[in-house]
Amino acid sequence: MEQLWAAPGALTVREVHEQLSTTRELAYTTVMTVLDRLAKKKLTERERDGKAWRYRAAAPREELAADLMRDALDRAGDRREALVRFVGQVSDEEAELLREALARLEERAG
Amino acid sequence: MEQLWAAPGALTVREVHEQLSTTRELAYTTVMTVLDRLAKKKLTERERDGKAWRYRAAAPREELAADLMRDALDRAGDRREALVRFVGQVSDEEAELLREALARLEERAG
DNA sequence: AGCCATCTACGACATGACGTAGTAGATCGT
DNA sequence: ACGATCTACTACGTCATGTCGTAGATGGCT
Repeated sequence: MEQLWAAPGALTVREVHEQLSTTRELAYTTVMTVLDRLAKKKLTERERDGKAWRYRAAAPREELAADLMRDALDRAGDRREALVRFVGQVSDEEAELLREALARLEERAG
Repeated sequence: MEQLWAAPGALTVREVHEQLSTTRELAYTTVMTVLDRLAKKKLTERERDGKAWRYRAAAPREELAADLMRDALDRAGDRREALVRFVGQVSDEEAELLREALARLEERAG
């Protein structure tokens, strides 16, 4: 479903459908329904373009991922423990990215 | 469903059911089914105790949360970007916990 | 003005997860 | 051997998701 986000920009149903047609057989209406449902869930925004709608991702993939991470953290009892376990799971490279992100945060927020 | 994990330890269906009965009306078989499904999903382990099964959480709540965070991160296109957004969302306190966790990781791993 | 292509809205169906529960049969103690 | 207890299996409603069709609105072209 979310692979529609691979191709960024504001696209019409037709355009998305054509994109996807190169790899999968999908009915035009299928794409429409999915896009429509995403819009209802506020995951996409849409604007008129003639008689058609033009869809745009409301937030980039990375923002969704961050939201999901937050949700997961919120459902952990002990945040400290959850965070410790989380950093214990990430790769060295990811840990480094995390440090950078935290450092940047500190700079900005003082 | 997961609130069964509030009460830790290795419990029988009956014990869990009695625990829950203090707050909610649930059929005995309901608790059983849930526990059984959790076991099938490897979220609980169980061992015989007479004719009954005794269930134990396979991993603490915090581990599950960490797993979910990992999953979310894996589904982000650009990890760096996702992590930046994630740390941008957490509270100051959580950011501090993250720093601590990373520091501890560094110590241990060199 | 009218027709045809295009697009949307809405409904429909399958599948799978989840919460809830009942029935049937195994098991254990007395 | 009988009753209480426990499990296994099945079932049903709901919700998300992936798939698609039909009917009706819309807009351009002649």
